[in-house]
Amino acid sequence: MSERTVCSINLINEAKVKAVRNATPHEEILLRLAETFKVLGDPTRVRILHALSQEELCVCDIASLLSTTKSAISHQLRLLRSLRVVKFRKDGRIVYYSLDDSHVGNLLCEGLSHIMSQGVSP
Amino acid sequence: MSERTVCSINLINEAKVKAVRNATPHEEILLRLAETFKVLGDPTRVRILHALSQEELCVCDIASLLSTTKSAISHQLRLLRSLRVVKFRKDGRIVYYSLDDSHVGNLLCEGLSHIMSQGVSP
DNA sequence: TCTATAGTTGAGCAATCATTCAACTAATAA
DNA sequence: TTATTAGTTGAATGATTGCTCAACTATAGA
Repeated sequence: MSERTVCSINLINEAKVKAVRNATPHEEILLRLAETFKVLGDPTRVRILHALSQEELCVCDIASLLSTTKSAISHQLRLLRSLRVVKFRKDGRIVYYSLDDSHVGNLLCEGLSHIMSQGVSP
Repeated sequence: MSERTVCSINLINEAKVKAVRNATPHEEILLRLAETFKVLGDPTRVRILHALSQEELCVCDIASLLSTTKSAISHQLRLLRSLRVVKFRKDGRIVYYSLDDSHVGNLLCEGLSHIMSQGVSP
């Protein structure tokens, strides 16, 4: 039987697997969970979000802070906006961004404490 | 002046930016933070990790649970291992995997409660 | 010893993604 | 009205990445 076998025969501990399957959230939930972590899993976006966890900032200031272009930042902000991770308000020409809800800040904190608990370099 | 200007001229609120810059963790920390979220930000890996948060499981059982191949799972487990997100023990031919530390479980929980707080579909 | 199976690994491929570039809108100031 | 600037956007591109395939190791049982 080939390696591609999608094990129903190659199953070591059926009872355990069944129990875990019953405790697994629905497909849609897990996909959204992965999507949420993915959006935090980029150096540029994590910098943007950490900055916004300190202060409301406009696109230009974020670009300045990260030493990159307004275009690059704007593309990332659009993504973050579409996933309701950040919100914005307009003041004339200037668009101010901030975190959309407190869970995002919590995730950043929990992630940071995970990093810190690991000590210096893997 | 071109759009590529990496604003030192195009700076709206210099004081704010300075304050945020002072509160920004070092480059290395932010990169590791992004890397941590990134590793959680994939449907297959998030499924693996959620399963392991319930039970210690072998490669074959995980493959069965996720209806995929042992090879695909093994590749992902190698990545998770290299980032010290999971650990393993060998029992004869069988390799059992489990979460490496409690922070990973915490992150999954916090992420899930963020999802749940959002209500049904964006 | 011989066979079967759990798991790993490297190469290759198709898909995804972050950034750049150029063109655009909208608001301000002269 | 005209020039300037904040910000957005679509297309193109180079890099990354998740999976498949095939070959491999190692352990267990006959």
